[in-house]
Amino acid sequence: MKADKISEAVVRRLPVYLRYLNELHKREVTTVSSQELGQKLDLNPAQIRKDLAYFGDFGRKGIGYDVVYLIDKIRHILKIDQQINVALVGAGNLGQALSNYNAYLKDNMKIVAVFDSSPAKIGHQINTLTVQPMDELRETVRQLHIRIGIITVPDFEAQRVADEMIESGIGAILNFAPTIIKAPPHIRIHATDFTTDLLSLAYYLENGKDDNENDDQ
Amino acid sequence: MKADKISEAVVRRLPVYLRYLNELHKREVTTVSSQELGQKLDLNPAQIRKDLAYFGDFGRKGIGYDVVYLIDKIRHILKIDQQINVALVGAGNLGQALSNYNAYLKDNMKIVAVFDSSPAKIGHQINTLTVQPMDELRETVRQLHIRIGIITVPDFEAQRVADEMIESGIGAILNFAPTIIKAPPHIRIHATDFTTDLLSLAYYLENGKDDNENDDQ
DNA sequence: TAGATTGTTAATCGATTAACAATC
DNA sequence: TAGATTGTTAATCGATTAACAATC
Repeated sequence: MKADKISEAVVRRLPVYLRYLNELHKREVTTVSSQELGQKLDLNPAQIRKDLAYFGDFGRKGIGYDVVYLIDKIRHILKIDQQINVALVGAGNLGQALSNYNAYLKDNMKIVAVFDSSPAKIGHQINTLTVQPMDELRETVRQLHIRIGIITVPDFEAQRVADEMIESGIGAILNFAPTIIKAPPHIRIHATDFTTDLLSLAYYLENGKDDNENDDQ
Repeated sequence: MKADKISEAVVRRLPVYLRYLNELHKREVTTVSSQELGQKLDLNPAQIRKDLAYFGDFGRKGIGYDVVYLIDKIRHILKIDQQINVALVGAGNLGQALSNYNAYLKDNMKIVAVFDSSPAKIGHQINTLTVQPMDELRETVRQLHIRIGIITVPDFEAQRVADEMIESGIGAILNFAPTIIKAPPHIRIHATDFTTDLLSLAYYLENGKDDNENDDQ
């Protein structure tokens, strides 16, 4: 296939494929079919084939996909065949927790700097990193070629931090604060909100004991 | 409108509406239009009206929506007009960070118990909660009427923990481990995966310096 | 050759957006 | 009455799934 603009849904599945492919590789499996991938990842095999076909002909008819080859291809598509440096702003509990994921992010992504605006936090050590003051953001982003920012500050600070990140030249932001961040269209923003996730789960609970509803199941 | 089955996309927007409505209420705003909501939340006003109309006629033509009334309605729809108790399994950094969100979850959702399988963690204090051993899960779920579980254990333990939660009578799970959890269809599982979010962001970076691609923009 | 599995087209399904009559 | 805004239908858009020829 090739070309066409790729939908966000497709892009978000690529890391999921990659994760399972890495696991297969570790288990020394060399080949995998869309059928098996689909079963393991709860996805339709046709969808997986279509997703991959957007980027090239990676499989072999009658055989399936070569695990190592596909890993390489997906890493290239995601642009993680080069190291991508990440800055995290907000050295609270969540920020500290995420810093520990560096080990998981072995795929050439790395949190290389942590910032906070609170004097109480500055200078503290988080793993191998020292919490830096916000006014060093710009210079550090430049020096370390940081391209992605993670926001783990309280909601009322999130927009300001995003603005500073963008000012500093960061190209994409992962926002954990429960607020909608506005940014120019060339800056990519993904939001992930724990409270929203949790509240929406409640909707699907079957009705509790003290209950006399019967509208939606 | 009423009836029809409600799509997941709609349900996931309800907590977003609720969050902003709460903010409006705090600012003593009494009425809001779908237009203003849409602008603030980066959503299409028609979509907002349609979302809400699935559940009833909450607005007034020519006027908009009454903030307090709509808050009440959404809380009822999400079933958080009763308190919903939550258990968290995995008292690592992420688990501890999430426990601190109790303050944010004022909408009648509360993490009321924390578990871990590691003897080193059991007995530790996290805010007001004491980390309990896994074999107390079942009994605690029953006693405290816990209905939602949060999984913050390493990936290789996630499926087992989910199974135990389901065994214990938990009806919905929020999974932070980077693995696909299998469960019977009546158990709702939402996944939220930091590494997947971050890797997919890289795709959208404009091409870096050392680069000679020009296929996708 | 027979069996398996891809890449791709066509069919289906679902979600978003536009438009507008109803009405406050 | 004039202006604003809902609720809802119809139009559009996009994503998923089924089906199958191509081929390893």
